[in-house]
Amino acid sequence: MLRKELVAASAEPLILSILAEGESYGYAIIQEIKTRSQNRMEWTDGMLYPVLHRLERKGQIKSRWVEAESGRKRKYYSLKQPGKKALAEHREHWAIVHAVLTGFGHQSYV
Amino acid sequence: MLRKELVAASAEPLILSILAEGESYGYAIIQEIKTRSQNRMEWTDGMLYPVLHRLERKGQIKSRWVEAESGRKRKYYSLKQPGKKALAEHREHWAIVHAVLTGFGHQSYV
DNA sequence: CATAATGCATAGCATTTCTATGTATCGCAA
DNA sequence: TTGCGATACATAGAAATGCTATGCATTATG
Repeated sequence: MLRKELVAASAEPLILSILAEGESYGYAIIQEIKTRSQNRMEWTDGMLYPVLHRLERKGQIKSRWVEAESGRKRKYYSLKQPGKKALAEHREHWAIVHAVLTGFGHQSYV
Repeated sequence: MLRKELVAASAEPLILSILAEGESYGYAIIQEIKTRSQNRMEWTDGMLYPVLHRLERKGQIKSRWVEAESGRKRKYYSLKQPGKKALAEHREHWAIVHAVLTGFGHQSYV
């Protein structure tokens, strides 16, 4: 399993990148993270929801309640424009750090 | 400048990767980070030393005092075997997150 | 001789993380 | 029909962490 500092640091960009592919809801996002990381990241719901709420408070994502055919209610989240921008910025920053860590810092990162 | 969660999460691997190229001391490490990141990461000494101490406490690096020709005393740090191992692990984990964030999680990360 | 740069160290405040807990519905098997 | 596991959202507050602010000391420079 991944180091927890990494999990924390990647939380927001990861959620944004999932929502960039279409709206989704809490439970499904947790499973998507597990799938994408090939079981190397495992989030609890208690870790996810606060991040979702924070992102919404910051205006990067928005939510709406949807009743599934099953009758169960789900809160679907989707990206807002500032969220797309934030995601792009996150990816750029990660690329820089990744380059510094792996490339020995002697090439251009652009 | 980079987001601070990222700076924090990359602290240990970054220091280890610098020391992997040879022993160094606090002040020089701070400058090396600045250089490598092309001024996009700027560490204060107050951020660095605690990390250095922590890494030493964990047995990943070791230190020795050296008197420079100038007469100034410097504490040189170098990698120990567990530190090399930790660095390799860090790099692996970063690669995974990087892949999940950029590659949409549909390819192999190995 | 004053200031900037070099050099190390740490207390403790501020912030953040995330565990533990609560609530509720649905599907299924015993 | 009842009990359990999976689904689904939410939050308080303990625990851990980051890093600013501060302290001290030496050397180079103007």
